[in-house]
Order: sequence, then structure tokens, then C-alpha cells
Amino acid sequence: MYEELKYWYLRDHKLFRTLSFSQIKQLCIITGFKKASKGEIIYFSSSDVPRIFLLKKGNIKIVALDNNGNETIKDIIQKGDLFGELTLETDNKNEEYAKVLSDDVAICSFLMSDFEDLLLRNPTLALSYTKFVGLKMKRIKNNYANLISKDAKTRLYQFLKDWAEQEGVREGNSVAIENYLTQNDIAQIICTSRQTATQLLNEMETNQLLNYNRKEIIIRDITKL
Amino acid sequence: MYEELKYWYLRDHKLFRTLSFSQIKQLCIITGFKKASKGEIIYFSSSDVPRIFLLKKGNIKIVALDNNGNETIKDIIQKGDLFGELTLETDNKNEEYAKVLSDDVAICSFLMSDFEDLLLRNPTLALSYTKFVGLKMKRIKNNYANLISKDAKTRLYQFLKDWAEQEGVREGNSVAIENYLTQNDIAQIICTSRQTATQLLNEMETNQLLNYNRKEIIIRDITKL
DNA sequence: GGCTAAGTGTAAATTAGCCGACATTTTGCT
DNA sequence: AGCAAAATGTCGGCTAATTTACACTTAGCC
Repeated sequence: MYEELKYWYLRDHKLFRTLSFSQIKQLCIITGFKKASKGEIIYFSSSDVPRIFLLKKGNIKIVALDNNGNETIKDIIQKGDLFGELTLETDNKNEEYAKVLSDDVAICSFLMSDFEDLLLRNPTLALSYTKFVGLKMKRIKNNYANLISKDAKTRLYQFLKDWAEQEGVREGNSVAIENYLTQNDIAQIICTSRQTATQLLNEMETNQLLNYNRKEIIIRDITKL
Repeated sequence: MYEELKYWYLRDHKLFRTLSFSQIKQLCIITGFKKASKGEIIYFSSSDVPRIFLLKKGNIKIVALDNNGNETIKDIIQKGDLFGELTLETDNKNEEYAKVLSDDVAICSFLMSDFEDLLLRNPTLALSYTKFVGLKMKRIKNNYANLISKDAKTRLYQFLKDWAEQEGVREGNSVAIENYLTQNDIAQIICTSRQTATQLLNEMETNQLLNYNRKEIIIRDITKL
């Protein structure tokens, strides 16, 4: 892979914008690059050396298996997001993997140890990164707070609002979202059963709140959610 | 307040152990110190300049008010823990405050901006701090995962196990915990109603699993939880 | 010491939403 | 085109846990 390209891949991320070309290059020397298509599973937890990943294109979900072998969705990662050992702590027990949701994805990765070195040499980057992790924490906290205190309906509404805000294409008050999730995925994200999610989505369709199909969700009036 | 004392207060925290005396001193110049007693409320969200707090003695709970004005427990902070704007981002909308649980507490604080300066000058500290925040995030994630997928009983058991591990005094298989929480507090932490919590605790008492009173909880056999 | 508020105990009614058990539709694959 | 697998739709029973409601106990305060 051309050094130049790698440079731009990282440079693109707001976290790395303060870095010089040579600094990025240092980080890039050990950068891996990978393409994968829908349904593929990418192990990153205990696979080999701890890495940090950057999703360049597409969408993936981070999945963990509970004791009964059920999939639990931990996170949805979108284009531009970092994932992996973000806490810079190797985590042996957590058996997590990533599953590709969109048609195809592009992922770059770098070694955690190299990233640590870079942070040590670039205090500004270290500070940005700390804030970045902190922000992620805050997002997670808010998500969970919603999950716990609200009922399924409210959770679904909130999820749709968030999704619309992050990825939706707005036209007036209506928002179109590319739908790469199944109803089962949505159910898992908002922590309810598939049946309940289906029911709620159909109810919303009946009430003219949205149009749902497997490719696209159109929220008629985002302000009404 | 004597410089020396402040030095030891911070030095005591594992996060700051790598720092030299002069570095700690720099951080300390602007350190505030405060004592408070049971029931007192300490605002830190939007009060004045953003600060980071270190709880030196006692226990507090971080509480947020939801739209209906109900208290929601966000976190329980124990002796030695940091709290406040840990993400280094000033957070205007979140209206949170701390409430003192134990008879009395001692808190030191420093300005976020000073802490940022220190991090910029000490990349090693910055890295440690990132890991620290990361660890906190992981803990929160696990907590929430428990809250969501388990029933009230399991959640209570897990909470008691965690509490016992963090603060309990073990004697053989029995663990004594100083009980500074009301049953209502416990209910809020494990996200259930007060009545359910009461019922479960009494059930455990009947089953000889523990002895409960307002001052102390004794878990008969921690291995049986 | 006595009063008030906070904390605890208990029970019945109600309910959200999980679960099992299907039928139907859509998709991807050869 | 035709098949199997995945995704979606729908229903009713079941259960944990919330809610409402009230009695009792303890702690703190004048």
C-alpha cells in the first residue's frame, strides 16, 4: 500500500490532524489494511497483538457472546470511528468480535504499542486522545442511561433520532437513513426482543411516523419523534 | 493548607505516583480543599470553573435529575476515586451534583485547565490517565451490561459482591460492609424499585445469606452469592 | 421526651414486554 | 427459476417487577 494513501487515511481523522507528515508516517509503518464484505467476522480481541482499528468505509457491529452463547451487540461502528483496544489495556477475557454490516468495509489498523509510543512523543495528541476516549465514555453512559430508565418505545425513538442525526440525509423535516440493520439488530441495540421491535416499527409505520424497508428508513418528521 | 500535606494527598493516588515532587507541587498550587458532612450537596457540574475532584475520605454519590425531577444515581465514589470532569470536556447541559453519604468527607480539587497543562508536560502521566479513564469506562460498561441483561435479584447479588470486594472486611468467608446506603439508594443503583430491593434483601436475610441493618451488612458466605 | 421525617416492611393490582409458536415474505445462491 | 435460509409479521400466555397504598420502625431535632 502506498505510503501516501495511508497518510491520507489517517490524516483524515480529526484526531490525527495535528500531526506532521513524518509523525503519521511513523505510525503508518506498521499499519495493516483490510477489506471485507457483508457478514464477515473480524476477530480483534484476543487474536494476536493488540491493535487499534480505524473503520474507513462501511459499518460494522461489535458483538460479544454471553454465557449462553447469545450475541449481544456492544457497539455500532461507523465510517471514521476507531475501535479495538481503545483503552490501551489488553483485555484478555472479553471475547468480542466485529461483524460487517454494510456491503463492504475498509479497515486500517495499527499496533497499540506503536500508538502508545506516538502518544508519549506527542502530548497534544495524547490529550486529544484522552478527550476522545472520554467523549466515547460519555456517549456510552448516555446510551445506557436511556436503556435503563426508559421503556422500549422511548428507546426505539431515541435510537432512531440518534441514528438519523449521525447518518441521516435531511430534507426539510424528513430524514432518510440507509438501513443496514435488520430488525433483530435494532432490537438488540435497544435491548428488547425482536418481536417487540417489529411491533413498534409497524406501529410507527401505521401512525405515518416513518416508512420502513430493508434498504431505507424514512422518518417523515424528525421533530415529531 | 500545608504544601507537604497536599503533596501526600495526591502522591497517594496511583495515578500520580510517577510524578516528581515539583510536578505535584505545580498541580497543587491551585488545589482546593473541602470538608463536608452527611447529606450535604456539592455542585460541580456547572458551578464555576471546571474542576477535577479527588475524594480523600468518605463516600459520595453522583446524582442527576431527570426531566421529572427524579434523582438518578450515576455513580458511587469511594475514597481515593477521582470524579468531576474526567473527560476533560466541559459539560454544560448535564446537571449533576454530588451528595455526601458517609458521616463526613474530605475532598481536594484542582482546575481542569491546570491538569491539562500537566498532562501536556508529562506524556507518561497522560498515558496513565487515558488508561485510567479507559478502565473506568470498562467498569461502567460491565455494570450496565449487568443491569440490562440480568434480573433484579442477580443485579443485587452482583452489586453486593462488588461492594464487598471493594470495601468489605473479610473474615473467613464472611464479609462485613459498612452500610452507608439506604435501601432506596441500593434500589436506585441496581435500577429497581425500593420495594423490590427491600423484598429481596429480606428474602436473603431469611435464607441466612446475610445480616442487614442500617449500619452494617454482613454477608455470611461470600462464596455462596 | 416527644414529634416529624425518613426509612423499612408487606401485600394486591396492574402491566410491559419476553417467550414460544407459528405463518408469511424476502433474499441470496446455484 | 427454484430452493433454503434469513428476515419479518402476528398472536396469546406468562412472569417479573412496577405501582399504589398503607402500617410500622428508627433517627434526628427542638
